[in-house]
Amino acid sequence: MQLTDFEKSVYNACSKIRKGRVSTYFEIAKAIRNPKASRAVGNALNKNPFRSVPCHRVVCSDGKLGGFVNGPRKKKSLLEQEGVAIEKGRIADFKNAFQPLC
DNA sequence: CTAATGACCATTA
DNA sequence: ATAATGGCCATTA
Repeated sequence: MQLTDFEKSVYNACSKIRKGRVSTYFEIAKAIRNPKASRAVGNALNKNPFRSVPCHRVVCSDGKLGGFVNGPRKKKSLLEQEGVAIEKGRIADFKNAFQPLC
């Protein structure tokens, strides 16, 4: 698995997201001390070698689901399954479900 | 080494 | 409100 420190940090931060909560790429980027690397965060999650990492709980800062919605189309189902309400392709209670990663 | 890609974000029209 | 533009980062070809 040859992962870089950046990726490890991304997965680590992503696994901190509790069930029924969502976070954003930007927040993860902030958590790993690279606030401008939100794009790289997305790339890291795209590789996502760990199934235990809840990458589906990560959404756009706008509250939309973001990528990988049209492909597997499971993201919405997964989030709803975990208790996150989705409304018209975006998080219903985004600020309520949003979990800052400190 | 340079160039291109991508699950993004913020600003501007 | 949506659409387009610029910028930023890490990985891959």
